[in-house]
Amino acid sequence: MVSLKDIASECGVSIATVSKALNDHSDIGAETKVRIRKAAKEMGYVPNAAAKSMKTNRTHNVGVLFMDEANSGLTHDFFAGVLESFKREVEKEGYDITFISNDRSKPGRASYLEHARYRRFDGVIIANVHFDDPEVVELVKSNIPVVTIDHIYNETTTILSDNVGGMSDLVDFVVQNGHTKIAYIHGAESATTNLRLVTFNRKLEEYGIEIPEEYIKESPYRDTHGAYEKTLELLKLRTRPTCIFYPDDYATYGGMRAIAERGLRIPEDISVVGFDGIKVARHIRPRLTTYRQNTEELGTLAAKSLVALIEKPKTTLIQQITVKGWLLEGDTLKKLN
Amino acid sequence: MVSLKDIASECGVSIATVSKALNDHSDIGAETKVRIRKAAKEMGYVPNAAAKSMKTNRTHNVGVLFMDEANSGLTHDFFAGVLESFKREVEKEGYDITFISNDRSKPGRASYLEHARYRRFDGVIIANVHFDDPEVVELVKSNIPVVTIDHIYNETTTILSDNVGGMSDLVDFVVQNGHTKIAYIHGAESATTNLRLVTFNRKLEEYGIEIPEEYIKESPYRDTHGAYEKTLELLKLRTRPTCIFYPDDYATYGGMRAIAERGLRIPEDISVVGFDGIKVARHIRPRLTTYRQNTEELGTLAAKSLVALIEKPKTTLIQQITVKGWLLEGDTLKKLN
DNA sequence: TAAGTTAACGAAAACGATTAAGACGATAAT
DNA sequence: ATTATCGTCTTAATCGTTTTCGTTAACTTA
Repeated sequence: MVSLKDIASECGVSIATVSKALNDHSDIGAETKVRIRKAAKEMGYVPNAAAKSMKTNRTHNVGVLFMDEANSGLTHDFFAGVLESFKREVEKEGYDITFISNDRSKPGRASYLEHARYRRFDGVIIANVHFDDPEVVELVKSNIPVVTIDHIYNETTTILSDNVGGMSDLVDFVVQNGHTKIAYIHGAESATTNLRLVTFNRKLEEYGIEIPEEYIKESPYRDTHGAYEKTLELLKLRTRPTCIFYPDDYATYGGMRAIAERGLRIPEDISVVGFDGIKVARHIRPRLTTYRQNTEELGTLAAKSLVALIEKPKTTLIQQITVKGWLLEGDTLKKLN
Repeated sequence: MVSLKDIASECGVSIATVSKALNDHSDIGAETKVRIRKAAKEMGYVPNAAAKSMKTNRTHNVGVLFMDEANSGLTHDFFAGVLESFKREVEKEGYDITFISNDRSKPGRASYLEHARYRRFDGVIIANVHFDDPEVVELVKSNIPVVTIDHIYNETTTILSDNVGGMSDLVDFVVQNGHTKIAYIHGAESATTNLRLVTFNRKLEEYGIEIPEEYIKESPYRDTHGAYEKTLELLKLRTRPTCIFYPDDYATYGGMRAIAERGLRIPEDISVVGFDGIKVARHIRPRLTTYRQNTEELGTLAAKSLVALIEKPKTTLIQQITVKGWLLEGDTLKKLN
């Protein structure tokens, strides 16, 4: 690999001159600059990120920490959407992204923070992890700039999907369509789940609609089988709900299968409502009635926030930003009134 | 950040001794080792990957190059599946992965190869790109160890999904169910497309089944709208096909919409066949009849091959490995006989 | 006792870059 | 004529490691 030294001896100047010529410093003569740059190009010079980072203390590399309970990794629709737009935005700003490995199995492995320090990431984005995992907390509390997705810590910038608004819109829509017997199969305990569940309860209370205990069930996110099972339980009740909310679109399909197997039609006999707005759901009939989370905006804002935290920490606020999504009116909700 | 130097002065030994102690060299006294290691742990020492890589010429970081025509990025099911298992496997071997940015817009941007050299990747995995893009070719022809997914170059290790076997199995299955009027909406020109298309034609020729010109159409991968349009064209033909093959599962849903809008039922009036085996398709009714590509195995093998190429180039063969998938019998194919 | 071994550690160079400080002519100001 | 100013370029230190040779003292061996 050709280095500054090679170019220097080729051009008969010092290494410093080459460095400054390539970085367009002002104290190098104009024609010397073009001579050096020409030589650099011809010799196929590519700077060495490692060497550069040692001097500058900046790697232009950010770490990505992600892991969901189902371990679906990159095949997780919501996260893949966020990460894709995040990636595009940071790349525009000249950063690369590297995953912080989340293989917790090995005994002597590095912690998340150690891994981040080892690679000297300029910043880190965290999503979908167990946010109260001590290792995650350790990372968040470190001096590395951090942006989290969908979870609020005290001293960390967070980009939040509008779970409250989303659930609120869904409930409004469903109630306005005349439903009162509404069940909710919610995801496992997490900040996001709580926001949605509390909002669900609050809204219905505001509407003066009483939801019986047995209409509220829990099933993990993205678990079609769990949703299937819970749906069967709901269908067995003496007073069947007219509409079922699910943790996410993926799980909804599990529920829909249970409904179909019971010989019921959607939405004629029972309505279903998802959450996420996964792409494929737009193309499948019946189209899901769901709340589309704005993954593009979430990722883009996370990227912009993180870069700001890295590059101008003095003038950048730690803040919580909420990103609105939108209600998708599909074909799975029946109008009862 | 605490460095070897800090530990050295803390322990009253030289930097060299600390380095060797931590790397378990044999010429350091046993109790000196424990003393140094204890101090390192207490002081929160984390090695600096950049400094290490400068001396060793190894970064333990591999590059990922990926881009599909639709620019779906990480939300591309097939690629996300491959990458997820690839990531897991290389992490086991102590490597991290970093994306080679594919933003082709900027004028002064680095080429793929320049980016890879800049980061000094130990190896690179390439998938879903335009394989005849000069920049991709340049990267492949460099001295960096490369593994490609689903595309054969002369001197490069490749992991191939069994497109031939998959298409072959699908045709067998469809023909054995009594279909003879079979249409194929194939994806855009690519090595993968050619393999499938040639196999489609060859198999039907072997069966002595004549496929009229107008049964073969082209529509991009993962393009539901294109598939929708082409399907409408097929449905307008005087002799309608009894079964339509699609480029992939995603596109299939676009076609299914066209069919439904024409008032036709699947599979009673017309059968459809996908390709990919995306996860969600297992949970949606009707279940797609499709060929499930083994993305887990593809990613794992790609990782193992790449690590072997990096770590023991002398004893590792350049080879093409084909990974079998399996036929998923869904509910979208009608038995005609 | 003299010479050879061995175990344990250190000095220093090197990887490839950045940058503060200095050097050296040439020109402008006093 | 002397000093100041300026434009260009070099010297040298430094970032945090690894690794090749020494070096030193203790211990064997003849």
